[in-house]
Amino acid sequence: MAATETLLRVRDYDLAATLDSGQVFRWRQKENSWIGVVGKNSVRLTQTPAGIFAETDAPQKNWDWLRDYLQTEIELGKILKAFPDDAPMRNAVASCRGLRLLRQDPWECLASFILSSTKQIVQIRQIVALLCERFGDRLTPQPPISSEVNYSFPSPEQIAAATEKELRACKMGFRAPNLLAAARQIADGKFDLEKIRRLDYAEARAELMKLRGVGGKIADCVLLFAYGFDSAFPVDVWIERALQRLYFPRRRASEPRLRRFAATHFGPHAGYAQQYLFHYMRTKLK
DNA sequence: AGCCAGGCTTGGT
DNA sequence: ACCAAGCATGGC
Repeated sequence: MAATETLLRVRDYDLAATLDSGQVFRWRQKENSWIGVVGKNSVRLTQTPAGIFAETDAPQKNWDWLRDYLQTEIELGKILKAFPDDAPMRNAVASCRGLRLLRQDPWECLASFILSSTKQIVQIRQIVALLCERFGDRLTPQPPISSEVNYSFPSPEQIAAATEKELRACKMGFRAPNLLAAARQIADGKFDLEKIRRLDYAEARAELMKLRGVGGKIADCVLLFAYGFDSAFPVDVWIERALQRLYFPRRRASEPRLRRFAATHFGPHAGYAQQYLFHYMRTKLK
C-alpha cells in the first residue's frame, strides 16, 4: 500500500542530536519536526515515544530508502559496547544517548564536505541551501504534508553545467573550483564514486584524496557518513581538542601522536566513537 | 614551514 | 552601530 506517512519503530534514537550533529547540513527544525530532503523526497520527521514518524509529499511503496538513510535497523547497543571503557567515552555516551550516524548519498556528502573546509556549521548550511535552490530540482510541495518548496541536492551533472562564478555566488569562495572539478570528473565518468564501495578503507581514502580540496579529514567524513566505513575517524580541530583535553590533560600531545592514539584506541566503530566525542564536546563542554 | 583562500559569527568598544 | 578577531581545512 502506497502511503505518504509511516512510523519507523525505533528506540534509542535522538533525531535532533543526529540531524544537528554536523554530519549533515540540510535539515531544519520547524516546531517539533525536522524538514529535509532525502533523494527526491521532501521529508518531515517527528520524534514520538513510539519511534520516528515520517511524512513525504509523494506516496511511498516502501520505506527502505528512509530506514537505510536514518540507519534505524542497526543495533546501537552492540556498537556502544565495543567502545573503549574509559571515563571520557562513558560520559560522552551517557550525555548523547541515541545519537546515530546517517547513511548519506556519496555525492551529496562529498560535495557538502568539500564546501565545509574552514567553515562553521551555520555557514555550511547556508552555502548548501543556496546551492540546492539554484542548481537542484524544485520539488513540488503537497499541502498539507509540506507547505514550503524544497530542492533536491544538485547532481554532479547539474553542478558541472554551472560556472565557477555562479558557484562563488553561493558564497563558497575558494571552494568553488574544487567542487566544480569534482562534479566534472564524476559527470564525465573519470571518477567513480561507486568504485569506492569495493575498496578497503586505506584504498578508498587514497582514492577520494585524489580530488582537489579533499584531504584526510574530508575523505574520512565521506567514508564514514556515506559509505559506512565505521573505522574512519575524522580528526578536525574539535576532535583534536577533545582528545587533548579528555585523554592527555597533563601533557601536550602532538597532532600525529593524537592521530595514532585515535587509530588504535577506539576500536572497530571508531567513527561512531568520534561522533559521540564530537557531539559531547560541542554541546556539553565549553 | 607558514601563509593564503570567503564570509559569517562573536566579542569588544 | 561598528570593527577586529575568530573560525578551521587543504594546497602550495
